[in-house]
Amino acid sequence: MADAVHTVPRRERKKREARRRIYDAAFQLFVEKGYDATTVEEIAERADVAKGTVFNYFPRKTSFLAALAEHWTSQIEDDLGSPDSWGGSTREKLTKVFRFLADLGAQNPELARLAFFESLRYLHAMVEEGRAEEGPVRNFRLLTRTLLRRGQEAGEIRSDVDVELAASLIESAFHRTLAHWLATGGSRASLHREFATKLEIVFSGVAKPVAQRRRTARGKRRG
Amino acid sequence: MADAVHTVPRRERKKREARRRIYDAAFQLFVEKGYDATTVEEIAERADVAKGTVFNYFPRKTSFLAALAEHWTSQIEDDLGSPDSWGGSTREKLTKVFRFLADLGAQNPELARLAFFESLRYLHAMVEEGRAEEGPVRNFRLLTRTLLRRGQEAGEIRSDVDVELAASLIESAFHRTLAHWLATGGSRASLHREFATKLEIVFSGVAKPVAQRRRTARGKRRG
DNA sequence: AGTCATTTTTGACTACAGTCATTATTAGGG
DNA sequence: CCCTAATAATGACTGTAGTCAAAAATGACT
Repeated sequence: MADAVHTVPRRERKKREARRRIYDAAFQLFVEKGYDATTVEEIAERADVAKGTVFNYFPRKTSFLAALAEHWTSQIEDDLGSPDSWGGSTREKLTKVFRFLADLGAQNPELARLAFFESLRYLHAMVEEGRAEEGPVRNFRLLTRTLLRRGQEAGEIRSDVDVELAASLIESAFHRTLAHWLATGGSRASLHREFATKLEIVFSGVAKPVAQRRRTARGKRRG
Repeated sequence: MADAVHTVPRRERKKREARRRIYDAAFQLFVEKGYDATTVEEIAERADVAKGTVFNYFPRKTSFLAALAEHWTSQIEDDLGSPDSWGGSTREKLTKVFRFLADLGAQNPELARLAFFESLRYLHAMVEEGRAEEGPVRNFRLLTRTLLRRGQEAGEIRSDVDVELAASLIESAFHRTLAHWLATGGSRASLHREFATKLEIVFSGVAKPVAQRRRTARGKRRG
């Protein structure tokens, strides 16, 4: 066969297949009986490999959650395309990203909750081994940062704001909103509304403009 | 002895002492050899109780971290007194709280990192058993919310902002800033600066005011 | 002091994540 | 086809968090 050259070599192929089988088995079980109640041996069993093999592919049980978070963030680009092609204001673009991820999470709250807490913990684990700032969290912040930078270039956003920090702020708001929603339950609409409100704050600030302050402090001027 | 009546009964006293001994033993060891490297048996050993007893007081190993976070947040009121007596603008008050907690955390970064991640996970764990929103996170947000409400009353903050959500936003910014700093290291000054900048964004917003937008879009006016 | 119900302590035991020395598979060169 | 080195799979084994039935301590009451 001519395409044997083009094809990924068998070893590589088998590895990918095995990884896939293990990943699928794991999430089937997580959905069926929950993350904690699922043992690594069961995962191995269903994927038809030995326990040790599971650990060859996913060195910790939590690696499954990290993989899920990674998968989700990679979906943003795959499904939504390049941000440049989206159109709309910066705020609308940020909302779009949020909704996309939020809806992914809402599909399986338990896993989403775990994956989100895990992606946070991730930051922490990464540090321990010296390679901070890897993984899904970074990808997401990169996107946020890019959107803000574009907004600055378009003159929608003050040029003196530190894009890095603004991105971090928005990202943490996103995270917290989703975490809170996943924890307490509620309608999807309320989730969207909550994030929209926070975004409104980030854009407009909570401080009363000076003109209005005078009005409040001294009484109305000019109506 | 007359004060036997006033005194806490022996059983209660012994319980508190035991809890204290265990708590102290645990943190001595955490500081000496790190959280993960410390086993519950060692804690029991040093506190001179059996392993089971440790679990009577701290049902999970992570409960120690939750207790630490709780201890820290309770210190805010103890050391700083009632917020009403502080003086200064709302922004200054928020900065004060942040610095206080940040400095506590900076004293032992490893524990702080763990405790913060734990206090997040806390929210999650609480949900599982039906009693969401307990613990240190709630206390902290309560304080933030109170400060913002006062700011609204004083006319420093727009009356149309949702205090609950603004508090959540600030709190998540606080958390993330500290987590990031604990993870990457850096000077205390950089930590303070980073949070100050985020607070500035929350107060003033990132959006370019309409007046300035015109200036940018059409060329400078007056200079 | 003696009885007894209640609370607390205890450590043997279980369950499970994660390790690692051993065994099996694969690819490539002769 | 055989030999060898590199790579991957395996499952017995280890360490530790967390459980729980039994034992000990406590204090209220007689």
